[in-house]
Amino acid sequence: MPIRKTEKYSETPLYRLRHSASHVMAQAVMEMFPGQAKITIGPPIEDGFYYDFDLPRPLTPEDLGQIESRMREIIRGDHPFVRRELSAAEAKQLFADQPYKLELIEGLEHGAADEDGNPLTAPPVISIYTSDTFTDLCRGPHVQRTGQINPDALKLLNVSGAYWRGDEKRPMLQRIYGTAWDSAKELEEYLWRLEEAKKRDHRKLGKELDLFSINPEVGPGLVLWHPKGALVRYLMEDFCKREHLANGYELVDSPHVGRGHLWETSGHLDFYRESMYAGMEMDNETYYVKPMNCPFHIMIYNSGLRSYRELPIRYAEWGSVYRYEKPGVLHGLMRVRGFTQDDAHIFCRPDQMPEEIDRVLKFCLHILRAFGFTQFHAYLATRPKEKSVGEAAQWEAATEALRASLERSGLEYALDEGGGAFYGPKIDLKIADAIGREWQCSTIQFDFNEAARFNLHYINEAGQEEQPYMIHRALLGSMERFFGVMIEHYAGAFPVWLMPVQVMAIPIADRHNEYAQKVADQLRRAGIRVNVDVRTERMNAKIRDAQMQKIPYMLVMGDKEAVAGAVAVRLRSGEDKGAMPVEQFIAMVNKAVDSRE
RNA sequence: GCCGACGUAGCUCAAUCGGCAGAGCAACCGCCUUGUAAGUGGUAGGUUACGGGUUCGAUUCCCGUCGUCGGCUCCA
Repeated sequence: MPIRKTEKYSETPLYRLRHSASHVMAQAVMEMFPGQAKITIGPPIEDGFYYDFDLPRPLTPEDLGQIESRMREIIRGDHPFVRRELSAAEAKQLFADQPYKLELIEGLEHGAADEDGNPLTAPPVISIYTSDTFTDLCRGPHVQRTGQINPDALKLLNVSGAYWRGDEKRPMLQRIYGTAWDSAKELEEYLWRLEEAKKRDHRKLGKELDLFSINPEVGPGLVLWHPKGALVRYLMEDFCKREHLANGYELVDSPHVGRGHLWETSGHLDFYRESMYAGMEMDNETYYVKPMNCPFHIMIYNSGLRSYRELPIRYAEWGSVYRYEKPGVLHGLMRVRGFTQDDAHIFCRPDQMPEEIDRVLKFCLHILRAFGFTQFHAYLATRPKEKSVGEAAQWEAATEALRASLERSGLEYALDEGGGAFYGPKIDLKIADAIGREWQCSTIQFDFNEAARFNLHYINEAGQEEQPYMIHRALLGSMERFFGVMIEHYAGAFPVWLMPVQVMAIPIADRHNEYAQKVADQLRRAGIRVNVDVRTERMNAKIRDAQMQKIPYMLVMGDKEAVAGAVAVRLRSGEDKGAMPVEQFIAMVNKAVDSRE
């Protein structure tokens, strides 16, 4: 997850503690490679800290253990952190054999940037902190003594590569991530959270629950939806499509490939080529697999002359797109090469724009809430400083429309200055999952580029051609990613209405199979998805398996139930609801489905 | 794409120094006929990712390719 440093955090004791821990770690690493380790920067981050080094050889997990042990020794030494301010010249002398530090000092000296590369506002003060044998160029603050770091609440987590200053053209450094807390208990809790996140990993659950797979023989980043996953997707899509139709959208469909001409007009071949799959030659023509759906929706719009009376036009499509993503960035369902967007394009008159934004935002929250998300963070991304198309007046109007709509919605939002697309401003929505992680799915974007390039227009009241505003929006974003988020949010235990198998009928002995089948048929007629476990296994084993499949209801059926025409209901929470008539159970399931709980 | 680690049965993982590739679960065939999280016996399952090299001999050592994982960069 991206780390957002808030001012608040940087003033907390925990921040000082972690910052200090990173210095102690740097000392331990320096000692491991005397005279050879080049230090760079080592800030606190959410839940911990890191430090980037340029080292003569790659670090191993064993090194981490050694560094951690040495850190504990340094901590026990209870060395004071001593701050000293000095001139740039003196600092350069002090760090003469530390090229990265020299570069930082240069930056400070010329007032260009601080240690994070951010522009400085105040005249720079160059300071160093010394603890034990280690001195680092550092703004602070730190704890007073190394002994204030709890050696039992400290752990080094992993090593990875990181570019110097985050620039892929600059040297690759080795980054050590660590975490530090006030107490061992907090460390335990943090490690538990990491474990919990691992248990929820959609890649792991996708395999265990047989939802999907990604097979290298098919191709990296290309998803195979297995029957259970495909059913969940179908249910999600079915719900969303109905809601779209009920909210003024029209469903459209478009091909997976189109002529090169189309992508030249749209500008994709200029701006987006390296993300597109290579063209295919046919009939002296190059066809491209679509990376976006917009040109097709535009062609539908342009298939006839539009009157101002027809607007707004809202075209929605579950459109599958393919984008070439670099091999290293692929990640389960979260970052793939082929995915289906719940895409829509809204064409409206300028005067309709505010209401359209309101509607989209409201509709978006409605959909996300239906899937069980309740916490959102909105970001308003404005015009990029360089490279953008469209008139200043358009940008202003569109950005203000987005802002006004956000204000009306009551959502808290942050400004993402210059974060808009080159073709228009946008609102991004991030959703928080059950364990507090944020995911970006929804996006609402203005597009001035394609409206102009495809010469979109409608005939206004005066009989003149006018260019409509075009809004591009995706609510779930992509079915793949959203499904991944859903898996992690619910840890695979989806709400009843989305569960591929809602009920597992569990006959106790073979002689109860017939009754179980009869009940199952009755449930199926009531629209409930039920399986019967007729294996010659013990009831306990059947319960365990159903439990591990996170099936919401287990119906245990033995002699008593068969005689009474009842089912003994066990919930996946472990709760035993006891025996009840089949009709009563059906009502119970229907209620859960209807309330989407 | 970059840095690092990894790739053994459907799944999870073993295999000492380079010396006949193994276990549990799942699958299949039986026995047991079961009351709220794994009953039991047996059978089958492998070009150790792929290609090359070193060696009498490679899962093991070396090189390359592909893929996966942790990050970085990117993410209209």
